[in-house]
Amino acid sequence: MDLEVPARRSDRTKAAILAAARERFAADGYAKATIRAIAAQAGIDPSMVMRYYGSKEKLLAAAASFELELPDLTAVPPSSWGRLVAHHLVERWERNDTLIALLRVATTQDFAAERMRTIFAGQVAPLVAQIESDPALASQRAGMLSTQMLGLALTRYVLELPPVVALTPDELAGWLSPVLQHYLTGKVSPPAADSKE
Amino acid sequence: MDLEVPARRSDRTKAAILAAARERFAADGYAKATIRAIAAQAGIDPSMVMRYYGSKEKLLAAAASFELELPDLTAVPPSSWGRLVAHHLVERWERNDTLIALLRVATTQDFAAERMRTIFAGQVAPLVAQIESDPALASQRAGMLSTQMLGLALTRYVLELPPVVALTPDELAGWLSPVLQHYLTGKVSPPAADSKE
DNA sequence: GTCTATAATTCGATAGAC
DNA sequence: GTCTATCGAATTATAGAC
Repeated sequence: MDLEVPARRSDRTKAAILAAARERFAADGYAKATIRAIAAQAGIDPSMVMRYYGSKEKLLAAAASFELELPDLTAVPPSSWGRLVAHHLVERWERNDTLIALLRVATTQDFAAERMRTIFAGQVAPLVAQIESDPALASQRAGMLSTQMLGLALTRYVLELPPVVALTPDELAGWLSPVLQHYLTGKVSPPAADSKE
Repeated sequence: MDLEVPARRSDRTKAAILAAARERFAADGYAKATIRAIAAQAGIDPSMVMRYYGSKEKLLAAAASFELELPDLTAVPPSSWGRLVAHHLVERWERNDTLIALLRVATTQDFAAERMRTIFAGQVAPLVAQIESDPALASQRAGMLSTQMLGLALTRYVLELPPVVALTPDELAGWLSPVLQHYLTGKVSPPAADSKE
């Protein structure tokens, strides 16, 4: 009947476009990553990008689908939660073009920032929900975890601050573990009950 | 002799341009914050921006000069260093258009990222140098401090993650104090001496 | 000092030949 | 499926009138 696999050629072209888009968005941000530049890197014609993805915004949406893939905390004792998440981040995020692309674009394009909010709400909140029953406190834990996780990605992979780039993965995990442990299980300090300042 | 104050009118115009530039860069990033939009917000003609600042890049350089103004740690006991820096950040950074503008632009423009690296190297490193004599360890402390400081600014003011935006300044300071204390004075954990994994 | 007009590019997107 | 040609819009920056 000849119902064979559809258009292997175009599938390869589409994959090449996606890979090139991730690299250009990650390196240049949204405005400077032109369709022409993405097509050139993929070795195809710019019109192919429009044909397969319709618009630049839809291309980004297809290229920047990102899963944090956070670990299961219920499998290990509470005392090692911070270290588990820290090692996971350092290993999973190291030079991840999809994350960097989404982060860079999210600082200037509202729809990408919205996607980032959705990703963190949908993936960090469930992680915390595994171990924190109080909803208000769970929200705070998830928020503070996000500040440290994204602060690491920003300074190490986007801004490339020299002291942050210089850290080895093991050193990073060593510094992060107690901090993430604090955000996951620590109690918030009382707001300094000084009467004057 | 009539050597009076020079051109008060143009000084006011220049200041209005700078304020408008900070707002537009902070809200839209570099590419979308056009000279036309900045001039419109300042209530003047776009050509005035070019006349006074020469180019868009020079305008950003003039608008995004930022001082972290970190506190003096030698004035208080070591046990309160974390809390001192945390409260300083929360108070000094809240809705600071200059910081947000520089952060947003730095993710896409190399010269702005370079300025960010210079600012943190020139202002965070001296803070740590007050209290840490080992240069290698001081660099690590400064790097980790930067990840948390900029991670807060990114998630609260740029990406506006709901759980981070919802935190009150006092709650923020409560969570951050022990973390900053750890980065300033804590010892790095040994790298989990498991032989396997 | 201020504004109009426009030069010189560059981009996303489209139409249509092959 | 692929590519050429180009449209229409937007931008920075400049030249020059008033």
